[in-house]
Amino acid sequence: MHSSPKDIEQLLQRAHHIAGWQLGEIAAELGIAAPHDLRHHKGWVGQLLEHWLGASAGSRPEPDFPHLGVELKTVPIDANYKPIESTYISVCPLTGLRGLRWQDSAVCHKLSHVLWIPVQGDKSIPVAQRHVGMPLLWQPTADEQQQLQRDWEELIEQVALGKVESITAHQGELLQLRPKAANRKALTEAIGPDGCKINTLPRGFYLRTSFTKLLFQRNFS
DNA sequence: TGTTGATCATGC
DNA sequence: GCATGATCAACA
Repeated sequence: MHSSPKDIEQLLQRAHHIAGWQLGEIAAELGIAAPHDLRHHKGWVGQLLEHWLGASAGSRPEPDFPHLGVELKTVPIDANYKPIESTYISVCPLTGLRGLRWQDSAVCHKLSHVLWIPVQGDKSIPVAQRHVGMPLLWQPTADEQQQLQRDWEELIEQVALGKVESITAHQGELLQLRPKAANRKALTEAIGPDGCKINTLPRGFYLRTSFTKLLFQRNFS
């Protein structure tokens, strides 16, 4: 399966097909090797499943399945099916924020329709032997949508007011804003406290682990 | 032991 | 550097 799925049904079918498989089996089907650990291959699992499911390659700011409007997210889980990491959503724009509305934001678009695929994340299990879980096609409820919008607006407002460097990951109920960079030296332009331009670490929006935990609890138990 | 801030790989 | 895919690892 490398071609783009023709509809959501086919996408779900492919996802269900590999539920219960080990990552090494999928890798073998695709003719690629599994790394021994993810320390130097942090995005490997996500990219493996992208390939298998036929997601469009590339690093464009688009959904993984543009024609379906569906975003793919793989989530590491523990033995109880609980997510053990936060989920990266998108970069946060740090300039040109005037008039930017939630409805037009990347976060809103990406989270409007998500295919979640849980994968065992216990570091004691060799990567190739980790099992893929049941897929979950999700759309935020009205309540979730509202809370996401509140978080986003609160964070974006502070960025627009030049307070990006005083935002911590403690802020936000569902979303959080955290560094998203190659390292401490990768800087980008932002608005400073006095309204002048400053250089700061690029930031990204993440979904809290506590939220995906609830999400999986609701749907897998 | 859960979270936050930092980091790794890749393509362009 | 930016955007994709994320997980690591130090600290509270």
